[in-house]
Amino acid sequence: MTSRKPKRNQDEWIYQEVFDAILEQRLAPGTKLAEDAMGEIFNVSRTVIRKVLQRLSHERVVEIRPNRGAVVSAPSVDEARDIFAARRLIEAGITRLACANITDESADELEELIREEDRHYHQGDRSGGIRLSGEFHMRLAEIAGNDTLKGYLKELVTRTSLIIAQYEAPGNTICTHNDHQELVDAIRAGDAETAVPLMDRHIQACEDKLNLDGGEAAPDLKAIFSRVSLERTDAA
Amino acid sequence: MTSRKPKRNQDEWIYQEVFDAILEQRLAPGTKLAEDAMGEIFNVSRTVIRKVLQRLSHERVVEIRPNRGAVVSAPSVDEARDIFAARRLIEAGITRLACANITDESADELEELIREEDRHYHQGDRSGGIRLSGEFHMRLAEIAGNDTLKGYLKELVTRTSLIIAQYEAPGNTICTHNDHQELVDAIRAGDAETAVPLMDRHIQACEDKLNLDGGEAAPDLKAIFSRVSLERTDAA
DNA sequence: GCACACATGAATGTACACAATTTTTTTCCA
DNA sequence: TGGAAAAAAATTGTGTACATTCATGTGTGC
Repeated sequence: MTSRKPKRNQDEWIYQEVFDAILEQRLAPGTKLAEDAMGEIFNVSRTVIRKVLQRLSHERVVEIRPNRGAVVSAPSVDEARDIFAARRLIEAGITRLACANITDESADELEELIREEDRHYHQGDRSGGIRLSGEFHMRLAEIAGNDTLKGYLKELVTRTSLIIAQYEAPGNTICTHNDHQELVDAIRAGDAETAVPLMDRHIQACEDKLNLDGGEAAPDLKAIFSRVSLERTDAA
Repeated sequence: MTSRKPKRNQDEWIYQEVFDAILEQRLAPGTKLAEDAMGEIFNVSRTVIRKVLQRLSHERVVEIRPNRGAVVSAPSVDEARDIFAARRLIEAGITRLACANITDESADELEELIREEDRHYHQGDRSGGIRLSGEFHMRLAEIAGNDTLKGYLKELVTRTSLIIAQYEAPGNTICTHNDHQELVDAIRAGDAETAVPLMDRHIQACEDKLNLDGGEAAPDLKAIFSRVSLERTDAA
């Protein structure tokens, strides 16, 4: 029952389905996205699937390897650090703009998002919590009013979700929710000099909770086994 | 004589051709890019052209209107301001990183780029000058070493070129070349506190030289005439 | 038994044909 | 003659067939 949507905006619909699945971590990094299989799932031809995959690839959410198909991106440690650095920079700018444009009304909406996020987390709905946390940051970008920066942030939020899926240290919740509340307080007051450092530290804290020093995700298999075989060769 | 490249990397080649043509302002904003025509020009099927157009569309360099084809993007005044604001933010970050990573060798390369840029401008090669100026900023991003920010800057540089094509005030050269030299001096010294404001003012100067207050590019025709007809209706 | 070469299968890359939509031209009526 | 409706042409959207490439499995020679 794939609920046949009207033929209009098929791509958009399929794109959203795949995008959400990745954002909510139902599709793990490295998962292969074969064109035939996806076409069968969504009842469209490979043509449409290819279009969706290319779009996701431009957003760096999936990786298309020539002649070898598409997989969900698996950011390396270096990429992860680049992404967090970019987020600190861009969210600092967004926060500054938001402080200039904030109204009581939009500040209230932000607080509503925070409450909803808490609700999901307390109900054990991790996926929903991650999504809502991202929506908080996106709403801030909307308040800032710069569409270009908003587009970049959307990409960064999604890729951050991929990074968390790969490098989350076991038994750690990632985002401290109090951060968001303090942030709104400062932004509501239009106090950029307080809000910007808060945002910077918030994202830094996110990064610090991850296990980015430990080891790579997939490629370390190769490294591990090559070392093992070397040791055995030495012993023999 | 379309110099048949090997079948490998056809997209990449065609993408570069179109991209360069837009960057060097040989394709004006608003120009229609029909699939059949482009396919004939490059001797490939529409399939390949569509792939290229979709990529350019995601980079906001062309706009794809559903069922109505692709045109070279024509940024509005609001978009233009957003893009300059984003550039100030991102290039500030890049400049700071470059100050930390600079070596004498890469600083020398930057100065070589400046000289080449000057050479082109003095020979009256405007297109080449614009391209070289963009390459200077891109090289800085490479030195900074953050691939994500580099990708964003590439987009912003191209879109800036589109903005200049639309809103350049007549008889004004856009980029002051001395700016670039002062910038390299500060970066070579690793002096971020000097370099970052220099970069910020450099981009601000670029924006200020444009005619962003005057009027929109194409749509104002519509607005003007609709107002005129209203007035005439009142008068009659 | 091991390494290299070859054959097979599955998946992606491209071209083309047809369907759906938009734009232009033609036609008809007031 | 002007304008609106309808027909025609042109353009984009989608499905499908075929070409090409890569990965895996098999066989042969040493």
